[in-house]
Amino acid sequence: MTQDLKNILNPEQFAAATTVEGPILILAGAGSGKTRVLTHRIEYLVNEAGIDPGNILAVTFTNKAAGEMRERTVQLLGSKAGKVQIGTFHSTCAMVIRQESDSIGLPRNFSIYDSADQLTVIKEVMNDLRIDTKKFNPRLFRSLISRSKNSMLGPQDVAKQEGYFNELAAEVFSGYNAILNQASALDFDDLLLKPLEIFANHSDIRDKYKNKYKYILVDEFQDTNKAQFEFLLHLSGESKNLCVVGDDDQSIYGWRGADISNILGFEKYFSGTKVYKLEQNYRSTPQILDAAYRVVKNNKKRKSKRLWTEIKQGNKVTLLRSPDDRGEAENILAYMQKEIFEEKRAFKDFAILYRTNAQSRIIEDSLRREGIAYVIIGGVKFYDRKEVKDFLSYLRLILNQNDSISLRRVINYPPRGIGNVTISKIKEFALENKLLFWEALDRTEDIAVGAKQKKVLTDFKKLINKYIELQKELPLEELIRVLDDELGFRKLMKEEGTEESLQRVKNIEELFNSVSEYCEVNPGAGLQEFMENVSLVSDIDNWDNKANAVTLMTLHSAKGLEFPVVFISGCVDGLLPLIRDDDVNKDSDSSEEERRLFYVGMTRAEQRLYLLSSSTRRLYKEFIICRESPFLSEIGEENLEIIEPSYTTFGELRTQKAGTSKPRKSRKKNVKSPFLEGSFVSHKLFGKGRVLEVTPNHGDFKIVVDFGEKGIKKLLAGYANLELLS
DNA sequence: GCAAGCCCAGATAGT
DNA sequence: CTGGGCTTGC
Repeated sequence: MTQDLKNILNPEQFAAATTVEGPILILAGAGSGKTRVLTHRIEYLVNEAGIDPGNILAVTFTNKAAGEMRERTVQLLGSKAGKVQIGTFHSTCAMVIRQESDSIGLPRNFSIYDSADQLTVIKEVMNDLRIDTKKFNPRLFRSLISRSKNSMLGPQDVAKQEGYFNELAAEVFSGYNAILNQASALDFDDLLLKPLEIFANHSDIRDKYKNKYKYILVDEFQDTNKAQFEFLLHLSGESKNLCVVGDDDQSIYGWRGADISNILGFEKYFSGTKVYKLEQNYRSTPQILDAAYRVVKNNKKRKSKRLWTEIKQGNKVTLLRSPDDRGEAENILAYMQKEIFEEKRAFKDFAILYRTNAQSRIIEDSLRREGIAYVIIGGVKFYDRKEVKDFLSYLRLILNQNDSISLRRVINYPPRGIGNVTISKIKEFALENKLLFWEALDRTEDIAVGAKQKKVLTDFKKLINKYIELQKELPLEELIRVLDDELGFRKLMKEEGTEESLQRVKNIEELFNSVSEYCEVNPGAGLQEFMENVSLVSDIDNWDNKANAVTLMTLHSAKGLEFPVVFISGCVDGLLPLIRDDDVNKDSDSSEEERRLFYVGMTRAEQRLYLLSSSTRRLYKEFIICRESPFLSEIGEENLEIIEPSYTTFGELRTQKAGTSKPRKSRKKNVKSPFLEGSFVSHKLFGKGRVLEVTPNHGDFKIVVDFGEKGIKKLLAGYANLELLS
């Protein structure tokens, strides 16, 4: 096997995969085959070093990465792979909590609160504390709480900080914790913290896990935060058999508390660390690698390294300039069609990346108009849709009656005549008598609510109690159907009959499908496991990369993925790097992170990379003038081809759109160019010029024009509005 | 208590 | 332009 591995892996990869003991740092650049190293390392540990697969823990950041690792491990190890624990930090921690919750007095059926739930809780705390939600944006508190938790700081630490805001924040923070505590709920950050609490207070439990996971592998180590690092420290124990893989150039989660010093200081922290650098890239052309390197090398805080490739051929990176963001979308379409036509590419070969989800809309419009299949990742998540959340809140309540947030969400949905007044009365009563909201529902006789409300509340409680019992007997799939029938969820929506409500019915049905699917894959799993899965699974995990569709996603989501052709839209100052007027961290650290983000995007491309910039964009309702992203000028000229806007003003663009806003199924084909080499043309912006070159460009023509003093420009004839002079 | 309608603020990234 | 929060009139 060792010989086989030597053939499969390059020398550095081989060394990294076959070093068994001690701390190991693998600095794996983009496209350097790190997943391959990790999976072959697992194979080597089991098949060569004789390590029990049950003693191996592999941690990733996304379920998708975990799934891929699982798949490849199964290929290499067969049935033995099942014993290897592979999961995300969050799912691994959730597993530990579920198994050990008793030790910290947390019920096993705890709820997991997402960021919307967090906001609900924070608003409630702010109301209780009489803090005006208009003066202080609840989101500010949310991000402060999250950042604090990721750095293992509590309300008392925040209170120590100077300033009125921190004073308030500390109060909100502790009120927030109290509500979650009472609700037996954990937020995402708690999932990472609770195991630390368990380990710190119960060394026997810690030793149990430490002895189980003797060999630990960590993917995307550059994105770990303090809590995650502590988790690894607890488990790796004295043997320090901790193998981490990462790339400081791809650290893009600083805002989530990721601490880049975890990777930069790893060697210092663990003496005797063996370091392996993987610098051979198996993904991209030399031009793409060169362009990406010229950008990222401007960062001060990075380990020196440079990717290289054996690939020889390739094209320059192309910068497509447009007058506005719609022009960017048009350019994407035009060049996509060119790639399909000239390079025989399929839709699934393309990815369109952007900095913020809001940028997707305008691109989607263009794709839809042309009938191009696309999938969009991120944005509003399936499980975040209102109707889906309403339904899931019932399930959460059936599971955990302490969960007052879910309880209040459904107590009047479908409408039963329970309004804010009634809810406030119950809440007050519960507070006075030190009861849970749920317990207070039994005492309607003692609460000053109307007779009708009393009956409704009693009935509601009976209903939930019935399902608490049913849950024990009925399989999950049946339970939700019975619940839907009784509540009349779908029935009500169907009766509404609007297109919107029919879509909601579809979403509910989609939820049923996902329950069925989950039950099939995880036989014997209960409601708690399903809900945990719902909380921790994201859109990208379900992304089907085999479907023939263009993929749209943020630069963040794209990490770890690769595509033959990549478009990065919105390469303008303000988006890349992203600047917000209230930006508190306008420091160099955050601008270096933006550069890394751009670098991550560039290195997703295998063969072709298109960068798009525009001189104006729409924000809300106004147009803003943009300058090009400063990162573009870092690329240099050698490996960058610049194509100028082919039309110049909004006016022209609008006129053009007006005539073609209908679906253009029949695209212009085999048209002869009116422009020939040597003919003279006039352009609105560049003036008079001479045509140097004409090349067909999927139903259009790319022409190169010498505009004398204005330079040589590449234009698309169909959009350029050129006037033929001779 | 509730639905309709108005007003205003607002959006970084995601487990 | 959208969606949450608040007022208003039933």
